[in-house]
Amino acid sequence: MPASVKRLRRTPEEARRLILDTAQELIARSGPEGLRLQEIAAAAGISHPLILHHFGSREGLVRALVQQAVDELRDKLIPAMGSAESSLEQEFDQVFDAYRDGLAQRLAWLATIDPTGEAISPAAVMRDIADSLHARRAAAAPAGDAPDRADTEMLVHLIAVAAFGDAIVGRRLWRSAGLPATDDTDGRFRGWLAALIREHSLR
Amino acid sequence: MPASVKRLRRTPEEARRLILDTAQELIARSGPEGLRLQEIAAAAGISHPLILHHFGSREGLVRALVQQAVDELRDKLIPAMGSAESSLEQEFDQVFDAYRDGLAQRLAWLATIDPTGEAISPAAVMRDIADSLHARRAAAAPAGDAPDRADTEMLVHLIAVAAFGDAIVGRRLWRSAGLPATDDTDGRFRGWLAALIREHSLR
DNA sequence: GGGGTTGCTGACAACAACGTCAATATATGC
DNA sequence: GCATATATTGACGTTGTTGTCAGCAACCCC
Repeated sequence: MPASVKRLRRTPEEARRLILDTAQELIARSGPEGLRLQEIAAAAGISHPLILHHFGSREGLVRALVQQAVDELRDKLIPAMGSAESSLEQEFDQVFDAYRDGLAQRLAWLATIDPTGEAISPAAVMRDIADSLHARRAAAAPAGDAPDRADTEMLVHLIAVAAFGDAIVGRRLWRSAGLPATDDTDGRFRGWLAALIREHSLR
Repeated sequence: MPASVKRLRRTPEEARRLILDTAQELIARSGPEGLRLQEIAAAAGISHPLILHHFGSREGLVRALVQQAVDELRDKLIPAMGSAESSLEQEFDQVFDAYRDGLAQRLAWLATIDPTGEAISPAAVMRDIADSLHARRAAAAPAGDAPDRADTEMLVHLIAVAAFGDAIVGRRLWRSAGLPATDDTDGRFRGWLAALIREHSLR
């Protein structure tokens, strides 16, 4: 009675997706420090040489992982900032939510792996977003009082770094400030920031 | 002719300091990924069991490392935010500079090691800073129009997360926005943010 | 200067991680 | 059906890293 082990055969795309998704879950949970091929394989229900087969090496997997993180950020941020009729508060929620599920952690990890930022950079995402927002601000502004382009760029930068920083150390800082680290506190900060921006935009 | 190897003998405090400083340099340069005892030992000119002797285990070293990062942040931030007569721009420079030399990277690393933030949290640093700033704002405000305490807390939080995020992904984002990743751009952002805050404070 | 304390080291042990390889199972094309 | 291609796996090799241990050397105290 040869056990004739059943073996699942995926398409290469399916396999890569399965491996990437599993790895991301592990990173979001316990950080990139303990990212071991065997651990990923066990969690995905496969053997670890399969990862090597599809990504060549551990480094190949890491590259794919950070590339996917960058793509994911772009795909979430552009629609979040681009919708013309949504309220500022709604957009903020989308931007801040974009970093959830460990995306900010993965990007921070990328930053430690590639400190100079030469290897992988998010294309011209920020420029696209600034373009979109600037067009909206120009359209909304009273005639003859178009906002400065540089002002919009600074604004986009502020939102991006604040949302990123908040995702990583926000909860810790709230505790350190003596405030509860809850969704409510997070939401109040977003609302406060939205008000600050609006107040600035309307000058 | 027994070689009679000269051997340097430090006080425990000196040895711990040497090890911690060396480890921090390596982290700032190549990230916490490659933090190996042998590597630290080689860079410090000691043998790797000495690290284990002073810190018990690798994990003990990591704990000391992140604890020192938190202490360092506190020691830099409190005087930066506390000085009563300095200008807002000067304070901003101090806050943003505080994250330099890899301090932000170390804190980000801490965040990935300890995602919940239960293990180590920066005491009540943020509360102290908020207290100090709130007192100044209240004194500077026109009589009968004292700023909201919650508003000050949000302000402190914004500055903290923005400076942190800027330290880690700022340069990358500037490139992505098509702007030069230079000190000048960094400085202009700080100035813009300071103006935004001032405009808000004076309402 | 003798003895004790302890910072310090070299060599070794144990283990885990990545990567290789031959073999196997499954799908596809003929 | 049969052959080919390749996704998949178990077993193994190699390398590197943490941790242990016995011994050495520097400083302190009497």
